[in-house]
Amino acid sequence: MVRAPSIDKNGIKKGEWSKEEDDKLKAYINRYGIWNWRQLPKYAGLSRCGKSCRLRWKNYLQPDVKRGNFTKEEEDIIINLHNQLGKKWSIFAKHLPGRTDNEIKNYWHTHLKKRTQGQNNLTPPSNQVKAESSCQTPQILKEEIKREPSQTDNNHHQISTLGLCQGLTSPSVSGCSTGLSRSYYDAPSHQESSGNIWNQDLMVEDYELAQGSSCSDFSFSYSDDSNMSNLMTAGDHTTITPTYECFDDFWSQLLETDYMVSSYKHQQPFVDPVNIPSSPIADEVFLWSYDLSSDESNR
DNA sequence: AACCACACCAACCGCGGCGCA
DNA sequence: CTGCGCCGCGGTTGGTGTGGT
Repeated sequence: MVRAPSIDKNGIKKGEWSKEEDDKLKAYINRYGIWNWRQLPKYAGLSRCGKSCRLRWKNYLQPDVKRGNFTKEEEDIIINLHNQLGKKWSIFAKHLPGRTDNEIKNYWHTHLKKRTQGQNNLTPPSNQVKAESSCQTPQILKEEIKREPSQTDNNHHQISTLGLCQGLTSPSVSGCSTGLSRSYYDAPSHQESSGNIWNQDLMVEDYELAQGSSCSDFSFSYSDDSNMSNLMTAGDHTTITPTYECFDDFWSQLLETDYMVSSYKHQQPFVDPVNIPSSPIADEVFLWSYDLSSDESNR
């Protein structure tokens, strides 16, 4: 029920995601977090655009995505919010834990639209009509937007990848979700963070979370060997070999901080090498969407 | 069994907003 | 102020499933 896989002129794959691609994406995000959607597929060994990866993760692979039929309560919430806000699917999703905006949108178009259309013909929701006709933002929407999940909104439960990463020490600040893309520069300091993932062994769970295939039958090859080779020579203390034929070779090795640093060096002018910290930068790069309440409960 | 029309939904696309230099 | 890069949102597409004839 999905688009057939195809490859565009730039070599970017489109269409249906294979299980292997899912595994790679999940394993990569589990290990490194989301630091830049555009760069991520390259380092995860995926021939996909960042947008596609983001969408796949958000709508399908994210651990707390709820599948299955909508409950009556969920339907009511959607209908009520739609009456109040119009087509603000992303806001709806915040009110329906585990549901994605895309899923809600699809459900609306396939199930609820007709149902509510019949009702609306009788009694159109006054505030929606007003908002749509005047192109003004309803007050409730303004308030909703005001409370948008700013990265410092400690009460907002961000979608958390923390659960994937049992061995890690929690960051000391509230979570960043979408802001991760600019994390290298914007990264808050995590002085209290003691875990340095770049020097940790890959946990078995990291791979198991990617589900299914064992390491032995997982074929992993880096997407851009030349790029990788340059990357290898850019770092001062890189210990990684330039080719990766097996999942184990890439994901399970000890990761040296310099690997990431050198990757940044390679990504000029993404980062000014002069400003690259000599100490491990894992904490800055490895920002998680983070649910403070779960953190509190863990303390 | 074969065909058709519609339903469903994952994925794509374009645009706007935001942050940074 | 402006341009650029990136992300998220909402609209749309297109392939598959399913039920009816």
